[in-house]
Amino acid sequence: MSAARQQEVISLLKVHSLSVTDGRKDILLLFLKQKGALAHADIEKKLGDSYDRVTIYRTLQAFVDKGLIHSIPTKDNSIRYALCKDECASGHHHDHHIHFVCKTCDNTYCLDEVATPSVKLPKGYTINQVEMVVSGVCLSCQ
Amino acid sequence: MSAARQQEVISLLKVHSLSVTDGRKDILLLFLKQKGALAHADIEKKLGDSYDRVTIYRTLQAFVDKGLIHSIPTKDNSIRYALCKDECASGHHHDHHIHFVCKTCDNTYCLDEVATPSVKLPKGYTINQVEMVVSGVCLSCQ
DNA sequence: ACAAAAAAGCAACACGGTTGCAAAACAACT
DNA sequence: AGTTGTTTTGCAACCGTGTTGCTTTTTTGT
Repeated sequence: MSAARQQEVISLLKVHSLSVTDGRKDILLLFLKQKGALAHADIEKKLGDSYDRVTIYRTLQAFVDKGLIHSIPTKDNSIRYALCKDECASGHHHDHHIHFVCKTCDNTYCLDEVATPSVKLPKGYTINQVEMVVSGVCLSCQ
Repeated sequence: MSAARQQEVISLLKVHSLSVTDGRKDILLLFLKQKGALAHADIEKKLGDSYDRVTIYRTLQAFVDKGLIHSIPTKDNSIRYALCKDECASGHHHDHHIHFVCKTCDNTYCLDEVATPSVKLPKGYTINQVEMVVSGVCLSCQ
């Protein structure tokens, strides 16, 4: 890992008031290197057994709490995470973008350019949050 | 259960080419009585221990396969199911409606009246399916 | 360099869901 | 109705995902 990269990771952690540990650096680095979303299992696989399962879970939880990554709902039941854009404050996520799941490569991408369309509900419903997941075939798999 | 209801349940099963058993009748009845979606756990709770866990899983799977119910993605990871409208053919679901999760009562509803808005993706993406889950406060919880 | 605070590792557990197999129930046909 | 072949059930065991409690190790901040 280049020294610049190293610095980037460390400062990202500090900005989000997370203490800097080896595990957190490695995991954050994975997210920076990867365009798509990552599930716990992906991380465990990529890191080998450098870290305990539980450490990875807790790291992901900490990242979510501090607004560094956000979770993405999936059909299969495992939680996937992706990096937040800068606007996500600590404990206050607002990802108004669409998530795209490729049926071929099974990767999940955040389509930051595409805003979730507004939706009109019948009278009496209060909208709090809208999640939109589109599945199909991604750019690289066409 | 009224005789009419009984007949309705049996014919629904037969129409979807499912053999008629006590478990299937009871579980289907739950869906007919309930407006919201049901998770495996809900069904297990409502039926007591009349049926084995596995039977319930397999029944739900059979219902999904035959186009009687559809699954709904949730944030917490457990799968919820709701009755399909008539248009759902066997093994060929097309639920173009929005799902609404109430933060207060934690129920999930299919808003059949509300179509999922169309979404425009960047060039190169093929859209296959769109899932939209809105969370907030429902009619009865206002 | 040190004390206080936070994170890592470990073991054990909870939950949701699946699989293989034998026993029971169902469907269909005479 | 009785018989037979097929489907479903129940049971036990298993797997994957995620959590909790506790002790040891690492970070942090002075």
